[in-house]
Amino acid sequence: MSQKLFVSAQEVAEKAGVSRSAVSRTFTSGASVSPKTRQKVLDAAEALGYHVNHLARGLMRNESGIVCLIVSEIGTPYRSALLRALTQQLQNSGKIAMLINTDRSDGSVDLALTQAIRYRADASIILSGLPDKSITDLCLKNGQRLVLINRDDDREGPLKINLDDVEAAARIATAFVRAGCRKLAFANSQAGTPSLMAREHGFVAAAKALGMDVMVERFGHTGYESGRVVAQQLLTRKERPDAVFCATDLLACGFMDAARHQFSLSVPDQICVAGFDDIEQASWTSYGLTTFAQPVDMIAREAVSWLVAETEPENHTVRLHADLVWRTSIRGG
Amino acid sequence: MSQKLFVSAQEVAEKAGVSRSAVSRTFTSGASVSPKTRQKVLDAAEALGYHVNHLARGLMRNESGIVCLIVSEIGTPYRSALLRALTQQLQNSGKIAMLINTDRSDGSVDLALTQAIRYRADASIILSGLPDKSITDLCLKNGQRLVLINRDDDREGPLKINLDDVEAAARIATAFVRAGCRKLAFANSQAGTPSLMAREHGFVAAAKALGMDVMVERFGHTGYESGRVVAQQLLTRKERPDAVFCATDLLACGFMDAARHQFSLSVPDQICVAGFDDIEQASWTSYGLTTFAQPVDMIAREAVSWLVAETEPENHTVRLHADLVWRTSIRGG
DNA sequence: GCAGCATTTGCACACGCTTGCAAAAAGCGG
DNA sequence: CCGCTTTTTGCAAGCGTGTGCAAATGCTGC
Repeated sequence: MSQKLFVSAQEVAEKAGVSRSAVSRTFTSGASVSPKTRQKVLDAAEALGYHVNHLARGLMRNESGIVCLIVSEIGTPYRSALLRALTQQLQNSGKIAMLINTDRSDGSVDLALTQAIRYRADASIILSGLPDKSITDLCLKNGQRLVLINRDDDREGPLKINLDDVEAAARIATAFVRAGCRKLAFANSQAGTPSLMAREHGFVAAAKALGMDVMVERFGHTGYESGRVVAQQLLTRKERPDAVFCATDLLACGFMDAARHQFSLSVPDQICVAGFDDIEQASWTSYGLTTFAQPVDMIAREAVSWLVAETEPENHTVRLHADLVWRTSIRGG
Repeated sequence: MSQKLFVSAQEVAEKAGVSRSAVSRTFTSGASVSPKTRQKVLDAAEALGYHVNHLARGLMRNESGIVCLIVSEIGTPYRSALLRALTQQLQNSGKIAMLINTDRSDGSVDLALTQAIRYRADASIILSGLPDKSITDLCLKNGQRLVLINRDDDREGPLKINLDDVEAAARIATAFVRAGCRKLAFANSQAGTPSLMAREHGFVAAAKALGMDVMVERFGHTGYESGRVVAQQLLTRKERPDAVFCATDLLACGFMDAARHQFSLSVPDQICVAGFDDIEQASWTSYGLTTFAQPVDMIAREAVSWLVAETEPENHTVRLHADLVWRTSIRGG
């Protein structure tokens, strides 16, 4: 193995004819170096191809610059959009993202957080699943910050970013009624995550307040295929719904496709559909889905600005607003 | 700041009544520790919440366990699917993924690779863009391995994974002809990446071999919207094509939507469409797109197994086959 | 040139870990 | 019980960096 090894500050120092501390200070912002030596160091570094070893720096400073993103279903439109926004923001703030995929088993969130601890990540952002209390405590005890996005947990310490799911559900219920719909339904997956359930319960409650019942159907994972299955279940009922609120856009897309191509229903004339997330596909002409936009950029900004704050801010929970994006899957407007 | 600091091997050693080396060896596979002390150490570690500091370990071993993924357009279906597969494989091999988003400017690939070097990543996988020769050399000189996916570069050193784009293009050309199409077109973006151009040139060449010309139209980025615009350009021509091969599925989806809803054309009766990537949406009922499947899992497996190989393998280029997934956007079959 | 001050520089230690080496302990056959 | 071999253990030297401290240097005004 010719493993030439990386060039170290020592070698740069020798080449530049200064002490090792000088080169260290050159690459430490806010350190005291004369412009002359600074230039000598920079030249030598350039010539040798020197790059500060962030592992060693992290070791010394006790601050690695790493932020762990703990995600499942990375391939999904909403998740990947959020991922994009988060990495962007992190990089803007001089942090770097470590990506942990928790698709495998459950409890893998704990495993992921363990990895985060091993690499001394400054913080972790959890986009899916919910870690064990013990692990959470371990993170916090070690000064590692934690962000939970759409997880709706009520423990103290982490920053919790959520949307106004129930209000959104209520808004869409009145929209349905205003469109003349009478037989409401809710399409959900069996994932049972807090935000999905909030939308469901919010919708049912709002409908009840308006004097109507809601047919609820749940199936499988939160994806396109499940939307089709739920359509099967809802549209073969004796009393067919004329408006369906789907817990996510993926479900809604599956639902619409089944409704149109399998049951030959026209959207929105015969049945109104709404979704949640505002994934890119919702805006595609084939769907034109009326839906609620997850403010991914805002979420990312909130999360990262909290992470990098010098002093730990007091407010540990943020509730963001999901805008209603009106397209063509509901009559009127 | 109550920054309790992480618990160190030293503290574990004291609590367990053994030397610091003992605890280190306990967490190093293949080291010599008696079962008795091993257990004492594990108990103490558990009690104190100890986790090996991978920064320090990486520093010593000169092997961080980090692999950098350099990606743009993370939110895109194909990219995020590949990302999912790669993180999965990396974790299976005991590595961890660092994610760098290069959406911002160009030249940011070089910046990304610099970050990779700073964190002493064992390897980098580049899914988009192409780094400077100088940076590439720097990586290789320092024993950092490099993988280029669908970048079609011809420099020595990195592993290059590509698909048989031109063969695929030829296959689809004959499929179009077999379906009775006479006026072929190719829809592309202006990105001009090697794989996109390979598909275009392969298609044009194959058509020529079959005795026909191809109308080529390019526009903007490689996304849904561009597909719509290209449809506009192609379908308003005097001689309207009756078969279109789109460089990616996203373009194809945009194209189909415009063709159907704006030009009231029926797919595949009046116009045949094919794509490339086999993103999830291609299988959605609204599209039923006939397309070529990127073997993302295979790509990930090839990349990672090459990265973790003890001895650097000799074969530095891999050409994988893209299966044709037949759906309903081409007549016959 | 010199006292007085601000700035720069080098030394040396610390960070948490791995690992070669030699000493200590354990096992074993007689 | 002893001499031998094998395993386990502790010591200490690193890995590449940041930083407090004291010495050295540069600068200013007389």
